[in-house]
Amino acid sequence: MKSSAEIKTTILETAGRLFYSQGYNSTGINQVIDEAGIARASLYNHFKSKSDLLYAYLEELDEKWFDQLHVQIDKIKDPKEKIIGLFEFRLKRQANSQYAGCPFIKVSAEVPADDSKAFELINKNKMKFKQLIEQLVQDIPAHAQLSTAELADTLYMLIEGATVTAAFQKNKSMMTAAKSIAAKLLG
Amino acid sequence: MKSSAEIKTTILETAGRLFYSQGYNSTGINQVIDEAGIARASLYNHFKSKSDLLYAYLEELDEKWFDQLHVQIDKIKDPKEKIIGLFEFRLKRQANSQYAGCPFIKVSAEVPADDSKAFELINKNKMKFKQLIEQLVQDIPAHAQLSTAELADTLYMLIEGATVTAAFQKNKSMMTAAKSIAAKLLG
DNA sequence: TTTAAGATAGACAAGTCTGTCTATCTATTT
DNA sequence: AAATAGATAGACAGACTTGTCTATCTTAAA
Repeated sequence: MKSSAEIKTTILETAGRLFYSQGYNSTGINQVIDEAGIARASLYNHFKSKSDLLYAYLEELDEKWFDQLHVQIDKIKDPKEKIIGLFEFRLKRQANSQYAGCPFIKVSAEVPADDSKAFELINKNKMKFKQLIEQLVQDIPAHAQLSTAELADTLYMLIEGATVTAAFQKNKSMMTAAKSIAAKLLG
Repeated sequence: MKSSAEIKTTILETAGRLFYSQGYNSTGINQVIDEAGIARASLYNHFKSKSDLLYAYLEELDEKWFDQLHVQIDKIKDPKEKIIGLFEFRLKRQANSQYAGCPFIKVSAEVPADDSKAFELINKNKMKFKQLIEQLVQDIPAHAQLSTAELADTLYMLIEGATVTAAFQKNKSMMTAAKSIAAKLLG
């Protein structure tokens, strides 16, 4: 028998993998139980509903996501290169997932309009990412046409726009275009 | 009794409204039948499966979408203002749908990864939109940092990035920011 | 006027969904 | 050693899913 903590981890890993690759609505509790190899009651002991499992997934993903991002960019010193590293991080994630798209955006498109908790968690992740961009842009010298805040907004939207596009084009072309545009905007 | 053509129109209207507001996976054939007020066999007479109904919805939406866009921007003469009109078109659509997001992106996030037909239809719509931007940018005089193609890409990603963000923020702030950035980039 | 297409209502199959419940077993804590 | 927490398997309810089928009715064309 596995321990309580191990079970919770296994459930979250399995559910996260399935939610991302198949979609939240297309993934049934039964499949999570089967693939996690745990008992039905164990899942409902740790999570009171499927929605609760979704929220836990989003929270856990937020942590993991930034952890992995920092592993990639913390070693970079040059501020401009650090920002370019954000694009490379997304490029890497896309290739690894075979262009499954951003997991947060996917959930955003799937949950009903009144699931404010889901939208809050998604917004929290995205605004944290935007704030990181804003911080990094502070260290960049004056820009021709755009204010610092506008440059940060532009970089954020380049990344998000390229990510959704990659999700249906199933290739990296838009993100590499975004990256080279960013390099030019950063001067 | 309604005519065959009327029925098909009613089905598409009803399915489209429900697919967009509730999501494709969360909308059952039974609900479409009930709300359209038609017989079950009539639906399966016009569309051989739920997937087929989705494809017809995407094709019809593509037409309607560009029709509405052209109603808004064809009267504008100034090339820069025409491009700003694209942002205003999206702003209007978002407000009208209470920030339900882009219907194409929503489907892109919901369908299984092997539904290449859906991804093709979505890509067709988005690339047509991007090509329109590219045409409009041709008429804009030289830009400081970016090439014509890069400016078009940037505008496209600003709009798409702002749209997905609006879908979870449920407000227009990101799209208005994108619009004023676009105005600056256009000089 | 006969024929044929396509509308109608509704039963049905075979499966899925979420969440609850019982009953039993095991491991840890008191 | 007894008690408790939490694991297990699996039945179950009740609703929902897509797609097919029968049987009847209405309209339009031949």
